[in-house]
Amino acid sequence: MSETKERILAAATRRFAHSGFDGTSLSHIADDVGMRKPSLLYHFSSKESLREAVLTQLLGQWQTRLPDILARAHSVDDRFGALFDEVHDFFSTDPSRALLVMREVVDRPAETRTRLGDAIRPWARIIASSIEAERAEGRVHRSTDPEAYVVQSIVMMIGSVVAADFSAAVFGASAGPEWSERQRTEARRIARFSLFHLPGEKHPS
Amino acid sequence: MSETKERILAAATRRFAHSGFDGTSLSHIADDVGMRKPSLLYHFSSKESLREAVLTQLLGQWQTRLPDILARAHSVDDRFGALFDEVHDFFSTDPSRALLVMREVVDRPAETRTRLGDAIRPWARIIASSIEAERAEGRVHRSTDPEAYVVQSIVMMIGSVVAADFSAAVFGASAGPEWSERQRTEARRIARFSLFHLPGEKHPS
DNA sequence: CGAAAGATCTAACGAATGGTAGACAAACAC
DNA sequence: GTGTTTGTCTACCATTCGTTAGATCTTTCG
Repeated sequence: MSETKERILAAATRRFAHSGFDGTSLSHIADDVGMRKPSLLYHFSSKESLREAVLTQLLGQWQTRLPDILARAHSVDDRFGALFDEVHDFFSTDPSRALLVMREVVDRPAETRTRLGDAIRPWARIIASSIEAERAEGRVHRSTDPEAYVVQSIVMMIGSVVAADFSAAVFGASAGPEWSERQRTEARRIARFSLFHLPGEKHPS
Repeated sequence: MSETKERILAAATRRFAHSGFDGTSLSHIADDVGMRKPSLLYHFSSKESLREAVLTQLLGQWQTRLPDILARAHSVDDRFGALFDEVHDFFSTDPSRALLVMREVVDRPAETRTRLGDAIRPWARIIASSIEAERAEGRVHRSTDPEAYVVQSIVMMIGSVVAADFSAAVFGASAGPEWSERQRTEARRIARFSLFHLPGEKHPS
């Protein structure tokens, strides 16, 4: 892909994530890149094809990164922690990704269901059946619904990115990175405690 | 408020939630109500004032319903369950509410932070300090961050509504109400298990 | 050099948008 | 009955949007 196309794609991603597809005009994107509207349409034949390209790139990053993550960790506990942190990092290092996913889900439910569904299904199944195995062996709470749990974890990871600033407004005075970290830590804790039996966590004396 | 204004407000709420503010034109709303654009602008002076009215009505419903919910339950465990179910019901019985909140948060972060923040702060503080008290007495996990937990719970309740159809696409064949219920139950379980010490939940034999 | 291909530009088009002006009708007030 | 308020309408305006046409500049390549 030419460097110009990449810069257009980056600008479009930022704009779509920040202002939404309908709230972004091609002129805005063109301005960001430093060119005029028709020049942009030389590289992407239509606004809709730009959306397609943005989404394809996002899912592509996802698809190439996840096998690495799943392969890296080995022990059950480490795999859980590593998985959570890496997925969370994927969204938090570039919040545009989280915003884009959220927007696509609410803006075009039907198309996104199949598109995102296909991208996530393979490894979502792996994780869910892995949890199911742990559940059968008693290391995971009996009442866990592994599939629903996986989906809910995704919701938390994406949501916590968006909710960080918001929680600062509700509880804190300043909005610094402190809250982002607190929100991430708590999400991680919730995901862990609600899944595993944790014999070490007893009543404090 | 006149019946006509209410019908306009209802149509606008549905449209804004479903297609977004930028993706909705005044003509669409007018068509839904069965009138022409200028007639609509007779009741609401501008599109922006319509957004305001929609948001005000949503927060108003919230504000009148929550005191009831908080007052209804008494025991700690019942209060938790009742609170979760009622808040979840608030969003799931009319998914437009969940979508609207999500959209406002991502579309206008700055304005929404203060607006939603002010609406939620009072009872969010109450619940957080209530959790903090339970934590001090050892009925809640030591490592819990009550404030972050409250925010994360809101994320889960809103997110699970939107994610129900989506989880059906990932795991299931059909998209019926079954998944909506599974997602809700699991969200409730996650919220509960990650918060309380649950002595009854031990390894199955 | 000179032709071809690649990339950007200006100009404009048709459609849609939010909003306004003003006519018109029904209900109400006195 | 007459004037006023309330509500809806048609017609229109200015602007913005996505997109196209075609001229112009740049780079590649023989």
